[in-house]
Amino acid sequence: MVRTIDELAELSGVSRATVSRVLNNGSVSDATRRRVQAVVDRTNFRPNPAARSLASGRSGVVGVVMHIDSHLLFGDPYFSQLLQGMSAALADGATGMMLWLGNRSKEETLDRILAIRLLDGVIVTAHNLDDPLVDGLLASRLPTVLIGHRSADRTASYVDVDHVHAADAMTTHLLETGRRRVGHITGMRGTVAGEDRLSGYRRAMHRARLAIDDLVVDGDFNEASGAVGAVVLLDHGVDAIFCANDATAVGALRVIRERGLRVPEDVALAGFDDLEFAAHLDPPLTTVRQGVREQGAQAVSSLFQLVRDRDGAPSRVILPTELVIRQSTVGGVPRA
Amino acid sequence: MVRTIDELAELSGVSRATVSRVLNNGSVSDATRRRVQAVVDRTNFRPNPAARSLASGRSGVVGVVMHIDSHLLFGDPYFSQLLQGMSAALADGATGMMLWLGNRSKEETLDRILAIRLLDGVIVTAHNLDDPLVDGLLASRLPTVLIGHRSADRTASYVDVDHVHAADAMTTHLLETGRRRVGHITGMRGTVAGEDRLSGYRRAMHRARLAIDDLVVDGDFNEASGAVGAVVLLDHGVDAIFCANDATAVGALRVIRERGLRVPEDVALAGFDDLEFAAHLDPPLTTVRQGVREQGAQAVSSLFQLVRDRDGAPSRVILPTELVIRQSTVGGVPRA
DNA sequence: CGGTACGTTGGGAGCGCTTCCACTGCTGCC
DNA sequence: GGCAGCAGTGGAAGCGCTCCCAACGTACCG
Repeated sequence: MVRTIDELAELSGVSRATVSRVLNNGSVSDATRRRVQAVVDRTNFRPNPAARSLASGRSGVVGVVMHIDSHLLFGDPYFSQLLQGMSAALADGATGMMLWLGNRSKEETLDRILAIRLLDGVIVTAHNLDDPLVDGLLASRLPTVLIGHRSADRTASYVDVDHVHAADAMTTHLLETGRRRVGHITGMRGTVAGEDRLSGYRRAMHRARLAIDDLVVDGDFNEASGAVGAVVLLDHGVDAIFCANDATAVGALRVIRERGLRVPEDVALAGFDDLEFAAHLDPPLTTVRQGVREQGAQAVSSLFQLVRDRDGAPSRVILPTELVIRQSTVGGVPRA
Repeated sequence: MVRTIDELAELSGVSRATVSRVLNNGSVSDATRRRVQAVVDRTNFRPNPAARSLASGRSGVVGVVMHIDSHLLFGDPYFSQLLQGMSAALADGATGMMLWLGNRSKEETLDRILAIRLLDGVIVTAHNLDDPLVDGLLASRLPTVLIGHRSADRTASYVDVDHVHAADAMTTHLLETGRRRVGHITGMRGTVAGEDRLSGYRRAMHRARLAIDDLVVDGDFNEASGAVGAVVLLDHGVDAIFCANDATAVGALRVIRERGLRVPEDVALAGFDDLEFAAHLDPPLTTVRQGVREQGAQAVSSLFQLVRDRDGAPSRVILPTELVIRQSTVGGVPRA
């Protein structure tokens, strides 16, 4: 078995440097390239990544940080999908993925990531508005891409959807169906997604000159908080509930049902995410579709670019969202 | 910033070799060790993993393979929990985790894992009875620990629970509550867990001299298959349904309800996994508890041992399970 | 025809670490 | 007191690769 580039060089009658060029798309004549490549293929040779990394300073491994509460990781398909999107894109780029879940404090995770000195870059998701992990990463020279951005980060690269706009659009949709007392069960406060969706809701309500004093309840992206929030909002006499995500909407739906109210006749209900089950609820849930897998893939490709050109402009990508209108908001009046 | 062991050696007035010994717990006098360690701490020095790996042949990174259908990864908290257990244990061991999800064929994944030549070892979960990925890994010299074992692997290291025994115990429990027509909705056929749980069920039924001809329906570990399976089994007049996991039981429960039947009065229902929601179903679900996080942690520690002593005996660990009896099987007769 | 330019190649110096081997100075024994 | 033995240490040789630099050959120009 051929284990080193030197043996390979000998087998193909060229120098080690030339083999390295073939392996790294350096400038080599076609004839030489073919000859060497043939030997590479025949022997199924793979260069030693440690040696490569030592010599080049690049490792072919990126870090993915999902520093989230285990309940969210367990319960929210969003993260699984994101992981899959990233995993697939990284595999395409022949790049490894080291995963950090939130086993430790953010400070400690940061410390370990910087300490390992093995990563070409990092993708961070599910961070808070105020997040020492993100701050530390951005302060370091390590190429970093955020999924979900904080408006304060003027120089960070990120992939995001326009939560504010999407939430505004959803709220506006509810208002257009004639609702006036539109309640909102927020996502986890402090998170980018949670705060931005709340902002979008606020903006739409404000534009419609509607007060929201007793219409906002804090949730935290899960079903239980949807149930709790719905109890409060129903007591406040809402005619629509916009939940910060689909999981929350499921909890809210249960409570609405238990009260003997009809959706959407008595209360319209909307979510955010368009998870698979949303279309199969009874009634099917109006929600916002965001391409979660695409977000993951885009983050990877942004990171690749950043690694290639560390001093290039930060890449800021806003992926589109789509209002998916189903019977939970317009059941009585199905659209053409 | 101190970036190399040479600078460190100079700072502490010893040779590079001695610093390396301190870093790797080699034989060094106490006085020297303290002196060097003080400098290491003060400068917050971390050795370059690539160089270390190149020189030593070890990387401090292990692979985790979860080659499963995306629906399972999305839907089944089992995998999230397992991942968390492994992630935490690896972090404790200052070891990185490279994750492979099932983006490619098993053959291709295998090829990549072996090609990367960077891993100290691999943990594989969710494999089938007949699995080229596992076969290839075992055939290679790469230390490998399986989560869930195949009886054919005489030399493999694994962590598992005794599915057969647990399923037998559950079935026996159902029989002891007076049920006679106990149906089983299997897990995904071909998987270790699916087949073994079926075997346990069979064994218990056989011991009780009960026929199972029309009592077994194939499922695949998800809610939908539980619903489909329950329809069939109810038509066959079962008085109990043992589902291969909790997710399946949720689907079955829905169908039982829709038919206007009561649990457990008309049909007893049991699951497997004891996921968090199991206790909060109505009625609370009788199930088998297996420490998923513990399985992950144990797999990591077995792998560490295997890496340390490649030629040691394979480590085979069977973790205990626990029958968790709730109202879905003994609702009428709550135990003392 | 000499000279320059360019594309291609080989030589060789590292990258930062581990580890073998040899050396030192000490202890302990006869 | 001399010598074996040993713990502690330093020197140096790699680990397998990348990449700078110099050398080479050929083509093209004046």
